[in-house]
Amino acid sequence: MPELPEVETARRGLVPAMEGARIIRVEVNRPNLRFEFPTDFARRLTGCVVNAVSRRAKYLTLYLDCDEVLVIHLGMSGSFHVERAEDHQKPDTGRDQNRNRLVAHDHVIFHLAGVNGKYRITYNDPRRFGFMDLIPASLLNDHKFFSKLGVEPTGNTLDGQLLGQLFENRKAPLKSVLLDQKLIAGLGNIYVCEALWQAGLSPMRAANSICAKSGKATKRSTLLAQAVREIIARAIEAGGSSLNDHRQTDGTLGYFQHRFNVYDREDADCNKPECKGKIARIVQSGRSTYYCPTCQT
DNA sequence: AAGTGAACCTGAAGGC
DNA sequence: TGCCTTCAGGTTCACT
Repeated sequence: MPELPEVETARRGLVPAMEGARIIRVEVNRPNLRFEFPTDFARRLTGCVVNAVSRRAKYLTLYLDCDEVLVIHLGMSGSFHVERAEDHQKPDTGRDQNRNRLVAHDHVIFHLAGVNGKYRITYNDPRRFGFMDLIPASLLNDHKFFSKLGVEPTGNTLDGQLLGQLFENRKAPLKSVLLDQKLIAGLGNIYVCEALWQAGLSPMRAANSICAKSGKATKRSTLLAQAVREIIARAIEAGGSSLNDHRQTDGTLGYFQHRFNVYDREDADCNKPECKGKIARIVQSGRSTYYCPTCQT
């Protein structure tokens, strides 16, 4: 589920329930996710006010008034469900009555109270590749999770010149290099495939083949940087993708998947006007790549 | 150093 | 119906 746009969508769903609210109680239903929960996790959170719900790459960073930051990664299958505490005391009105009781893989439940009312926020994660940690705010940027992260693909920072510089010494295929969080932080398998399609670049092409020796932007590096920024921006605007089970925090589905041009479209016709190609699937570094062999060169 | 593949874990989907 | 295999949005570790 979660690449950067899905994490950003989750963040936006958490803001109204969490920002400025106090954590009243935390239920932790197992000793670990991908990693063990930090020592006294629930106790350290209880009583804290959430000052800000932020995001860096695919990490959610919840700044608490105790000067610690609750860091959350959604892994492959993590998601949040937000509901007003009042709602689940009245089963008749609940849109999702199953949530009134514990369902499988509801690993952490946060209870908060703020000016907007009381909320129950459930973290569900079947595969348990996600994790949570508490890190002092002053140490956050130097922490191993964050110190090596590359540039955000949002905003205008990522342009053709920067992309060219990042890829200068990389001979690996564009597909794998775009997934390297140390260079660009937040891209995942879906949006890399989509961006390469939009830029008309083959996923097998060596990353440094789109660079100029001068270090300046090339036509290809500019196209790719633009494509990455646009795909991410559009996906955020659409509320993320919904493969199988991704839901926004209010339970509705994101709809960016209706706009996939290559991902999960093996054998389908290429959507590029005047291209007669069919989408192919190959495996690169153990992951599926979807692309059009006809128009991506 | 850079690059690749396996591992972590569960569930869904497809083949027989 | 059930059993088996394959695959999935991410990251890290071990190896060449």
